Amino acid sequence: MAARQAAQGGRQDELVIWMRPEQASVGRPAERSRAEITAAAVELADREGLDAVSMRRVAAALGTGAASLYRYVATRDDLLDLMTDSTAAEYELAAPTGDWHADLLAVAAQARRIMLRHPWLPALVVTRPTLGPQGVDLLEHVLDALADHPASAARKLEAFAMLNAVTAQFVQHEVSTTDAASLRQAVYLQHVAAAGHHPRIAALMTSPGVPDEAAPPSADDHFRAVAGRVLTGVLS
Amino acid sequence: MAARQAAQGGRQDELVIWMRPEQASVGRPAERSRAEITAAAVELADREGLDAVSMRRVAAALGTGAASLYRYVATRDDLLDLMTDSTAAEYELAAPTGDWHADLLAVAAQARRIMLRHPWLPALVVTRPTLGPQGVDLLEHVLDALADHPASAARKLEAFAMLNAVTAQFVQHEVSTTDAASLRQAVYLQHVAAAGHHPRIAALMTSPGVPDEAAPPSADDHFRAVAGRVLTGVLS
DNA sequence: TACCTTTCGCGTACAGTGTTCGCGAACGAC
DNA sequence: GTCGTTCGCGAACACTGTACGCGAAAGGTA
Repeated sequence: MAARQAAQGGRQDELVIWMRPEQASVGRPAERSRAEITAAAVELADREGLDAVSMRRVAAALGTGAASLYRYVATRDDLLDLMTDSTAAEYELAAPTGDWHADLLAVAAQARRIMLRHPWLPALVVTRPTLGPQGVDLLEHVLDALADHPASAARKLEAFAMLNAVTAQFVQHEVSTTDAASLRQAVYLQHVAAAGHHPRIAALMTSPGVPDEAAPPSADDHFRAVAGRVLTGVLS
Repeated sequence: MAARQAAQGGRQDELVIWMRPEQASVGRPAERSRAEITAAAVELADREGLDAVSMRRVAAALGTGAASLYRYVATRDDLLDLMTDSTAAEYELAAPTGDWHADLLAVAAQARRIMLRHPWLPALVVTRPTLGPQGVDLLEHVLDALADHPASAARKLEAFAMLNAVTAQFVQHEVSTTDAASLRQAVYLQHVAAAGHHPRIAALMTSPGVPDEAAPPSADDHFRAVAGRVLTGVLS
């Protein structure tokens, strides 16, 4: 009973958060849960953006102190991972139909909707792709839909990753077309076009907005078209 | 001469940084330049990662104080935009050959190399896609290579964006396969596979690493294959 | 009931961050 | 030399993520 670890009980920091027990079975019971904290963080991010998700503000939203959160989460990045995975629970996964292309397109369409609900998601998905319990369920579903597809396992994983990347990029572009930074960017492009060099870009600016047809497609249709093309490209 | 703006001389913050004059023509001449500051920031990011790029540390690398940087840059985000655009100067753009597919693939291959040189680039490209003077040159080159392609202008822009997104994601995955977070993730996936549910994922883990052939392709060949597939997908 | 053990809540503190203010110094033009 | 203007930058402010350590609270056991 002499050589003991510190009070924290030998916390295994080198394990992903979903492998660390949520709380101990002995001692004083916890007043909160990871799910509760995650929900508060998600709501805060939905309302005020990812930068607003600071430990202090999340704690305040729960009516507690910042240091308390560290009983549930080792670091802020852990909390971000929890947020990402929690959104994967919003998928409604029906059984595969046998048409893998349609099934994956349905998944992608849901991904887009979820990302539109949580505009902070694309940045997280792209910069720290993490698979938690819910994300793993999603991946299993995708692999299930691709069960009869002749591609290699690596190729299927690649398709999953690329579809995610493309969806995230698409949504980010879709969401940011009206914010201040994008307007500044547009002004600059006009400036470049007017300067005379870059004739191709100049031609771009004078052409109509989305001139595929007389009637521009809805954003949903447009996304389905893009995702479908990427899909057929990656999965021969 | 009564109603005048503040001392800063009516700085137009609502303009993108490349439209703001670098320095005034009257008064004391500046001791540094945006290019110098950007180079220091890039070098710092290459060496210690994007989080190390703080105003204080960049200033210290230049032997000056943090507040001085604000004479050249309105905000840290401006500096990040400058860094992004500065990497676009590393492309070596040859004249289009007439084979648009090969030309775009060459651009993508260079993009990958540049991102490998600057591991912080993918995150920036994806989360704050910005076109500065160098980025505009690159876009012009891409549009030039696609001049004879029958797709609409919007479709070509989309191809450019998707190629960038896919390249960034690919490089990020390529770079992060050995870092601590990825190892944790792998351990968790093993855990999930061992738990019994998720049989498809379990099958994934037991299959060989990249089993397309007996000899796994080089990373460069692999990337060319992926980018090529996405390209043919997006540009019919 | 009285301990004893273990965990929980969280005030406080520390090192760092982006950014603003305002002043002295330095320069070009006249 | 003097004026107008800009530059460099120390100091300060409002934050941030996180570590420490203490008091309180809840079992389990005697």
